[in-house]
Amino acid sequence: MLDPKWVREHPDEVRRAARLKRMDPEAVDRWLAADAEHRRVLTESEGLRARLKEASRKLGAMPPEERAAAAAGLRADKARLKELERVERELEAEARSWALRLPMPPAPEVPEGDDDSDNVELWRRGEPTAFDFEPRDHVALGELHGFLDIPRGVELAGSRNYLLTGDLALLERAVLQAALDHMLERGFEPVSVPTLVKRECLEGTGYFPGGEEQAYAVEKDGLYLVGTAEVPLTSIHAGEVLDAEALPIRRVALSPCYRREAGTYGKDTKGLYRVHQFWKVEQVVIGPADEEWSRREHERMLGHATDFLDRLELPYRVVNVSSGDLGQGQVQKFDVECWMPSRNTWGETHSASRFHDFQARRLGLRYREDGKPVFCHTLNNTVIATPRVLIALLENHQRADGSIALPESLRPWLGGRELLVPPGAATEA
RNA sequence: GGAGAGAUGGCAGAGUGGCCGAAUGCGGCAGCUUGCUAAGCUGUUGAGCCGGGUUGCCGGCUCCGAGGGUUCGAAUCCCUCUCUCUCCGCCA
Repeated sequence: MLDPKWVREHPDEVRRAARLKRMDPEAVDRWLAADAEHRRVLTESEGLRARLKEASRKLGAMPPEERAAAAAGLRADKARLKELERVERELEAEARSWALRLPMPPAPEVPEGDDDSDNVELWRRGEPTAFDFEPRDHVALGELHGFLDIPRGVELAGSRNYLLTGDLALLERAVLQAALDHMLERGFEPVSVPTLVKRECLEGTGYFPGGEEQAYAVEKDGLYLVGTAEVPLTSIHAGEVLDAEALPIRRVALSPCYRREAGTYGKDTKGLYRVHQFWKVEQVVIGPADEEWSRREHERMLGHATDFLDRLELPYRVVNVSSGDLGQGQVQKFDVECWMPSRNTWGETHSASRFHDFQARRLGLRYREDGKPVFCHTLNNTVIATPRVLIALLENHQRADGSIALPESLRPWLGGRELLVPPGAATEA
């Protein structure tokens, strides 16, 4: 949500934001029209209501025998008020539905572009892994080790499902637990969140309207499975006015994530890259309405994620996401992409977003500043998501014989082993 | 799942048709006080929206879980829903 007063005064900037984000600028003018009409009717109905209230109050002071006649005289106005109220509510709902679609203007340093092909690399750590043998992809490695079973996953739950067994199941837990610990060291508060949430949470974080097709809905109960813990984590204080001293609030959650991946038929069908259910450790920060603070925090959160990738000894790069690839509410987004040998390119594993007060306005998330309630700023970033990162982990750390070298940071969860050796393979010296 | 009770301002808690946006206490803030010791006294203190003036201001409207209804008028009456608590049942 944008500040309605600001939009009224700067419609061109919002239209420009829509163009930059490759969205239809129609919402801007539809909102302006609905908003103006709504306020016109609101003023009219409030005036009428004020007159009726005043008349009613006087009526209460009258002798009882005069009341009936006086009351009768108010009925016509009352009927008119009811009609006005009905129209006013309709207009308000229409204005709101357009307001929910207004795009947050991108930060000045966001590169203009149509989609992810226009993202700009900012820096990288490591280079594409060089092999002196023919590397296997993660599916082949999984089969070789016998710890990845995609066919039976599909058998159980349809396409884009999988089973991790044995060491790979352990490796997944290791990565998640190490990521959580990594964030605890940085002072984040761990939270276990609901992943089945109300519509308000999805609307509040900006996924709805628009993202309905991407979410699994439990219609019977009016609930939705979240695609990220960002949704419940950011919504925790919805409707509250927080104390300024409580900010910033830095939280981390490990949760399962569910995505329908509608409209991606035929895309990334092989392996673990794009699946319906996965695990993610997500960091969310709620802070003061301070542009500069927000900017710095964004960089810090990016650093928490890349520091962890360093511990996993993976090559990756950070990209400045282009305007056309930004979500409606995002002011700026950095993606982290790990090198994935089988794709022969960098694959997105993290997404760090800065929202300004976009989510806070929708959620009613405020804090008190100089006695007045002010909307907070919110940010979020992945810490780690699996199984996608397992692709990078297996493929980049593989050896000629198919064994996988474990980064030191994960060994404690895998019995201290340095290497995952495929069954039957002769261990190298 | 069955039976009952409840949902009021940051918190606690009054209020059963007009004088209630709402007593009182606590908390917060400001000032005073400082011989009766983590004290006392006084004042002040909700949010949103619309309009006008434009730092502080004025006027109006809305909000007593949510939605609907009765009435000239509802925190107060009626209906639906949600949530919380107690008891029973069931259960990871």
